[in-house]
Parts: sequence; structure tokens; C-alpha cells
Amino acid sequence: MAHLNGIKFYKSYKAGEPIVWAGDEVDFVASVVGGVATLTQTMEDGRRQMVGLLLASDFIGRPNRETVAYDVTAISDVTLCCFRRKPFHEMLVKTPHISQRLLEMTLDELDAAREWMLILGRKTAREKIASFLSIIARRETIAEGGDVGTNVAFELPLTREAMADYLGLTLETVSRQMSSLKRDGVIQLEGKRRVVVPDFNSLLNETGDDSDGGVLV
Amino acid sequence: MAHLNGIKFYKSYKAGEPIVWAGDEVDFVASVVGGVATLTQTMEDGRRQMVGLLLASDFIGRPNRETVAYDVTAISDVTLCCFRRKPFHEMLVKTPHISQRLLEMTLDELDAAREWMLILGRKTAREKIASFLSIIARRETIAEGGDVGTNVAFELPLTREAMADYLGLTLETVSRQMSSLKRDGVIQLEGKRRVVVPDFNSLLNETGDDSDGGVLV
DNA sequence: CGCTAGCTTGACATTCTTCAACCGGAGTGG
DNA sequence: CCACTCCGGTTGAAGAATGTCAAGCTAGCG
Repeated sequence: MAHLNGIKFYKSYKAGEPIVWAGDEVDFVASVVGGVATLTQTMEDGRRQMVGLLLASDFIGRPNRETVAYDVTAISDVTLCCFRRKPFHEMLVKTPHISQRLLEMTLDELDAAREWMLILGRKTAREKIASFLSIIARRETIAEGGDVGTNVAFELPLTREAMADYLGLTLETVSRQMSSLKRDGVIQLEGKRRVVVPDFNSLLNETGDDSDGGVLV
Repeated sequence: MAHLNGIKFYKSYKAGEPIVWAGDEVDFVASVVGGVATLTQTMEDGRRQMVGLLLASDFIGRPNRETVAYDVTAISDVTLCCFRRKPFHEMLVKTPHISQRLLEMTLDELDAAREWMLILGRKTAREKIASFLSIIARRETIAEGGDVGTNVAFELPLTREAMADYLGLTLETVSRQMSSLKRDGVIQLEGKRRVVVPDFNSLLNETGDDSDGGVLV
């Protein structure tokens, strides 16, 4: 573990700055220290789908691959803790503990991707927004070591457009559904970005997910 | 590796048979030997999204988890090679090589899931079908050690309904788009399940993906 | 003070779903 | 042997959800 410290270095990016483009060769892997970054795929005609939302402690890159498959973009000011790929990979081979940890993290991401697939493939626009909000609420409050009680408030890390790319919607639809949830008293907005959830369960009811299965671990 | 053989056993399932239900406790992990199985998520009201399509050599289960997060269903006659979870997990700890291999496989699955997310979130029905067909064509022909030349033919492992669950569509839309691709000469159908692709590039053109980026590794 | 970026809202167009009818082949039982 | 039925699939017509285009709003900033 101490050896890990020997090969690490930090990089910072301003909000909006690209970190790497799909197809780029990158000689490091990294872990997010602070800020928010996104993984996105773009089609020729400009349609875009977010495929990863990276918050603190999330991992970027494949130990074994030289190139990156997705655009990685800093969406707020971001700091990365980077490791040169080669020494990192060697260490991975020597330190089974780390590769097991990495496996666990990857399996978690895979689970998240699969939940995301359900959202993209089968949920209505309103359910998509509600699901997104509850996911963010969970991640934010868990990051703060808090519990998801009845009264939750948090800051959206994404613009409406980025939310649209996350959810496979247009930004107009996102905006309309946010307004609709607000009209119906499910959420309150303080400014454009701060969301207050007076009753978290009523938000969960809007997600379309198995109700009260969410004991909120 | 020899030790692995000591703890393995085989199980078989008939087409249509459930292998495990989401939430079940399962004391083994497994690898698909033959046949096709699916991972699906179901919402209360019956909406269903496939989140994994398991062909030969694909892996089922999490080394560290007792319960399973998705419904696993045999969609053709399936044979699994199973390992009791505990000994498997112990072996994972002792044999770093295996956990690295598993990490690679999981990262591949994550990449596949992300490609899938683009399909679900941003592609039109026609593009979804074309993408699905080209994915299956690749997997089938690669499995047979073949190359994806100009003239490709393969058997669909899924019913129209299962394709719909894969692509986030209704089965009617799947059927219509299959007919449309056939009318336009992109594919030919022999019976309901066998697909002939006279010109693979023209199928790729319909996927919406970056053209000719697909050098078909 | 006016501009711009991010957002909201409206009117209209499009895509996909929903509901319904129908088709054909494979079993199945009388 | 022949109707019958069931399953998977196809097709049509109508409706709903979401996308598209366009206008306008607000806050922050040069």
C-alpha cells in the first residue's frame, strides 16, 4: 500500500474541461478525489448518452487497456488521483487484495449500470426523473455519512442537459417533469439546482420501483 | 486450477425454466457451458427489462454476495458449471490469477452494458434492432471461431418478446422493424428465427454507430 | 446595461405503444 | 384423422408519450 503512494500523482480539471476523449491513449488510471465527472458516448449525429457518473472515490480506466472507450468530462472542478498504468498493473498482479477490491467495485458499477438500463429501457419520463433524484439523494447523503430521513435536501451535480443525457431524454422533457414534480409537491426547488424532498417516500413512489422494498440500506 | 475441478458440479435446465429468482439465496456461482440464459429485472406492473444475455463461458453470480439481484432464466436448454460459493471465494483469495481474469471479464461486461445503455437511451427502434442483430451476429460467429464476412447467417436465440425486453421496446415494434429491415433488403428471414445478412455493412449502417469504425476485431 | 448560459413553457410533429384482429404451425385429444 | 387450441408472430388503426422548434425568462457577469 505504501508502494502505491510512490507512483501516484494528482491532476485537476476545471468545470466543463474534457479529461480524455474516447479513443485517446492514456497512460494512467485514476480515482476521483473530488468533484464530478461523466462518462459519455456520442453518436455521429450528436446524440449523446451518459454511461457513467463519477463521484468521489470512483475509478477511471482499465488496468489492462491503453485506450479509453468513452469521453470523460469534468462537470465540476475535479481532482484526480492518478497512477501510471504500468506500475499500477504490476502492483495489481503482486497484490491480490487490491485486485479483489477492484473486482468488488467493478461489480458494484455493473449493478448500477443494470439498474440504469431498467431506467433507460422501461421507465416513463417522470419515473426517470424521480429515479435520478433518489439516486443522487442517496449518493450525496451517504457521502456525507448521513441517513436518508424524511426530509432530504441536496444540490444537483448536473445541468438539465446533462440530466437529459443521463436519462435518455431531451432537456425540455427533463425541465417539464421537474416542474411537474414540483407542482405536485413531491419536490421543492431552491434556485435551479437545490432540491428539497419533503417526503422521501413520496419521491420513491414516483420511481416505479417496488415500493417499500427500499429499506434504504 | 486442479483444485477448481474438485469443487465443481453441473446443473441443467430446460428451455423456459427459471434458474434463480431475484432475491433468492444461492450458494453457488456458475459459468454457462451451453445454451442461452437471460438476466432480467421486472417492475411491479410487469414491465420487464433484460439486463444480461448469457452465452457460453459467461459467468453468473457474485463471489461475495449470498443473494442474486436479478431473475435468471434459461431461454434454451442450459447447462451450467457450478462452484460452491465458499470454496470458490477462498480459491479466489488464494489464486490472484483467477481474480484478475474475473476482473477482466467483469470489465468487459461493464463495457457491454454501457454500449447497451446507448442503445436503450438514444437509438430509434430500427437502430435498436439493427444493433441487436449485429451484436448477435458477432457473438455467434466469433463463438464459432469464424469471421464476420460479407455473408452472415445465424439463428436468433430470442423470441420477439425477449428481443423487446432486451431493447426496451414492445414486441409489436420489434416485429414491425424486423419486417421493415426485411422489406428493405437489409436482412432475409428463413422461418422466424434464422437471419441471413447479405451485406453486413449495410446492416451496420442501420445501427447508427460510427460507420466503418467497426473494423470488426 | 445588455449579454449569455441555463432554464422554462407552449404548440405542433413524430415515434412508439396499445388494443385488436388475424395467421400458421405444432401439439393434443376426441 | 381431424378439429381445436395454443403459441409465437404479423399487421392495422388509434392514441399517448416524448421530441422538435420556437419564444421568452432570469441570474450572473463583463
